[in-house]
Amino acid sequence: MDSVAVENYLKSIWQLGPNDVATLDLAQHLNVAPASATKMIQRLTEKGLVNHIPYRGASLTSEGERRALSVVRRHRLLETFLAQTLDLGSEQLHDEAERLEHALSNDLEKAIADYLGNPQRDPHGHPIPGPNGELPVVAELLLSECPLNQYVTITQVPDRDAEMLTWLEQNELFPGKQVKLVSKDS
Amino acid sequence: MDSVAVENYLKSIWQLGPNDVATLDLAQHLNVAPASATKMIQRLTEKGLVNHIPYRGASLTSEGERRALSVVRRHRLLETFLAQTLDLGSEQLHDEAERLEHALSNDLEKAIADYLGNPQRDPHGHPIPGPNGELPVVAELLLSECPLNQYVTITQVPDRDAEMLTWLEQNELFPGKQVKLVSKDS
DNA sequence: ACTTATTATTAGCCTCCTCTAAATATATAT
DNA sequence: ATATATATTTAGAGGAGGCTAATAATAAGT
Repeated sequence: MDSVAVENYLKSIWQLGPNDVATLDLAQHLNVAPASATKMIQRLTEKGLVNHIPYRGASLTSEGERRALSVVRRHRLLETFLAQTLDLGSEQLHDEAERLEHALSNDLEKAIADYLGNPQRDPHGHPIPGPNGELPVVAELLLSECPLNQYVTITQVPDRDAEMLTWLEQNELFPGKQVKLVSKDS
Repeated sequence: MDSVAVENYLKSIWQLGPNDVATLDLAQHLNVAPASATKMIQRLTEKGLVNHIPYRGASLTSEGERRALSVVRRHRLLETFLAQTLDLGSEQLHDEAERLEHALSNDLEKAIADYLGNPQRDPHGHPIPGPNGELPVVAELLLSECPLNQYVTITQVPDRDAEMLTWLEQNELFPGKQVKLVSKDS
């Protein structure tokens, strides 16, 4: 089984991908020194989980992606499970899942998924990868790419920016909500 | 925060205590080489969590016990929580809690405890230490110390022996159950 | 094109936790 | 009481993952 560190690197590369991920970006994302990221990238390349072109960047191999998606699946299942049972804020939900995801066995993952009725999306609207890494490919647009004056359904919101999240919540911008964009600014 | 390894050593010393714990017993309990246990005992002594008399054995300091009980609390809360929400066997319950206990934040611990109504005992009948390590001291007897032909209430069952546990379950020997001992053998 | 700034990598070191093999204490048996 | 067996510790090494400082490669600016 992958170590906590390996799982976190794989997940970060997935999140920052699918293009080649710069060492510096990865290091900042994980709060480690760039040299540490370089070393781990080399270990992951050695293991066949990452493709690395020195001085260019790193990307996941298909096996690397499979394992990254397994972490993402556990994370999102946990968020959904905790949201359903306990009464926690979005931010805390995310933090707890971040820790617990690495300690979830296959069996418990399955038990939780079954309990939840094998959901397709977590409370943020993010798709939950299947047990073998299947991700539903649906037509989704960034808000900035949306046409004006047309109703669209929110499917996901960012879950890393606590401030933004609070703002969205206060303004009732949830996944599933239909909205019409009337104008844009930055 | 203590590492997973440190938490496991503290918990094992607590489980094998309160008398001085032999290095070999500790090593076997944790599935490590005796030399590894010796070294960790020295590290823990250094940190002030363990009292160690070389060639005699190790025991927890009061701070060491506090931390061990914190792990035990998380473990038993998790078992209770998982038992209440998911449908898992006793054995699996134990294994999952064993992994997750190290990844439980103070906040989530509190949220789970509140959700459960701050229970005093886990599904095995084991007492759950309070947030500051308080353990209810009640008069409890080992089965082998019980008087014959008198009704007693089962408060706990061992949770490490899967085979025994299955047998107890099949014979409806649960915590809370009243039984009368009619004879003893080994 | 040449200098400067930015990114990546290497080199070298550290801590934590593990191991095996060797040495030392303690306990047991005759 | 001495020999043997068992438990414990020390010595020495290794892997994983982190760091800083120094070097090398790429990108940017004039």
